[in-house]
Amino acid sequence: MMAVVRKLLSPTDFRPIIPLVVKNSFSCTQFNEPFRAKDSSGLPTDLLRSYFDKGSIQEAQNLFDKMLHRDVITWTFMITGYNSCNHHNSAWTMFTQMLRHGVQPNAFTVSAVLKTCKALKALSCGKLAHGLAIKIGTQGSSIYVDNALMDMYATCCDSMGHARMVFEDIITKNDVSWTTLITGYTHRGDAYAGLRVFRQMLLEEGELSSFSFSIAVRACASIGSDILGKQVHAAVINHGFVSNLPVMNSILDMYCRCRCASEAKQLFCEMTQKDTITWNTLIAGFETVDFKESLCIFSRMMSEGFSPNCFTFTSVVAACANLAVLYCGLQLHGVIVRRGLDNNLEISNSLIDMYAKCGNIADSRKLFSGMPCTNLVSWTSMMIGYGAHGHGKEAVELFNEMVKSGIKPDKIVFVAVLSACSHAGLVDEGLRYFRLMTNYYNLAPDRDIYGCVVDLLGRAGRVEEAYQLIENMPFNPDESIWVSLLGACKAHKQPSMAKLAALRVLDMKPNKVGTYVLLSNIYAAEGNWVDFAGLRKLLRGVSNKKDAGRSWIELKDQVYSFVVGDRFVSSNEQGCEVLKLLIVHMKDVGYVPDLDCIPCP
DNA sequence: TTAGGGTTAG
Repeated sequence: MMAVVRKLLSPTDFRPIIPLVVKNSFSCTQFNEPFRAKDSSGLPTDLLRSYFDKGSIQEAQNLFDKMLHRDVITWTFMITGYNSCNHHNSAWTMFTQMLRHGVQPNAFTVSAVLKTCKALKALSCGKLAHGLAIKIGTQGSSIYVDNALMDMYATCCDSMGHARMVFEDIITKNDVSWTTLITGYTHRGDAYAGLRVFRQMLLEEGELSSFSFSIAVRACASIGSDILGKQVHAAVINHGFVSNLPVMNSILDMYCRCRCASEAKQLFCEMTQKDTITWNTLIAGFETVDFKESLCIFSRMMSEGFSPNCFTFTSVVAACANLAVLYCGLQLHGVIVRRGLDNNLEISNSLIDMYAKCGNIADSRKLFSGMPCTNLVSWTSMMIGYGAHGHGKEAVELFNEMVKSGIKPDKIVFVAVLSACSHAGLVDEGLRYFRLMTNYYNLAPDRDIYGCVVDLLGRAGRVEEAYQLIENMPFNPDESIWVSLLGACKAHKQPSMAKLAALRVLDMKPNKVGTYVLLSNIYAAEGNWVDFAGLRKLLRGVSNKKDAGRSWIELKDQVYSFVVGDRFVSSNEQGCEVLKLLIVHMKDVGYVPDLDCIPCP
């Protein structure tokens, strides 16, 4: 049999796929004598496990190196241990060494090494392990191997075909088999297929577990379907899983992602058991719909004695960014530093965004420059900050620096750099990046990218080019693209194109008051009083009035929000003074009010 | 000695 295995797994099979890291130079301070591990039920394997549990990988390797007799259990322990510490390259190395030492793997080994392949997303290695499983007769006889195989194929393949085939061949499926298949579909973005499998599982009275309910709820959340989510929630209640905290946390998350705020709050109040994840889920959920509420929940979390973690801080810092409350953000930054979380990558990224959105771009840059390590999100956040502050040149420089540092750009970073170019009038630079994206990085521009380029051309007055781009783009333009063109036509006084864009906007959003006003002004300017009157008549019938533009000022620990003619201005002395200063400053720098969109009395 | 699930950033 071993000859067959060796033939199947020749050394050349391993060489190019995964780098082999052989550790053979460890010093062993704890043990002076080599260990004899003829049977592996005793001390050495227990010690191996405890070392890996503690994360003392080197000690585990030292101990293993000292063992004179290593059997399949010992080798498998090492593979499993390396997997548990996320040292998957080392786990694979152990596996190859094991085969070279002539040790025959068993079902435990195969399922462990399949987990390694899954983590490394190494399909070729996984196929080798599959071949081995067939040769030694573990596929079809070990449910652990079958399930691990399915999981490996679901993770590493472009489609679910192989995973599905393994699943269909399993005669007695258990709860893990079902969950693995549902997870496979859901994690690759095919939540409906995952839910179909979940339904099939219920119909066939498959073994139920909290895992399968959690992933089914996740599938509903990923497609934003609270209708399906409520059905799964009902099934959770019917099958008695309401006392399972991970399941309830996932239901809470589903309601938040489906924007069912009242259902989320009700469930949260009804939950008798809560952990940090429960609070974090609610805080992150409200962070996208009600920033202020998100901060209030955070405050409650603290007062009820729960300790916030990096997930919590990332969400509340984002809430401060969206509220533009610098004072609050600064306080949080202080807490983050005091708790020693200031080197956390995700928190740092959210702080960069917060400082930029609160108007303090210098502190964003200071924080970014001081980060011990950065990722694509860090660079993108900084570029978006620069773009929003009108520093297009800095954003472009940062993009080039990022590429030099070896980070590969994605679509979002191109949105950031194109938007920065657009606001800074760097048209040719922006177009160069548009070409770079498609020609060099092979990234297909999506609707957002086209929107940026339309904006880039339009702001620079190249309205006809912008229109041609809209006409030739491979998507149906949405309302925002026509609004962008309309803004450009208005700024560069292109009435005929503006008329076309305005009519397109009204086709899609018939209640946009601003568009009616703008279009009627164009008619007035060309003396077309018939259409002007008709439009004004239509405007009176538009029920959905435009929301008044809202501004806010942060004074001490309070945020004052106000609209035109609001009583805030006259009732708040300090606020009034700030506004007076602002008006003087605006006039000093030459601001002339644009009254084009003010309706005639 | 083995397999599957829940919360973060642009």
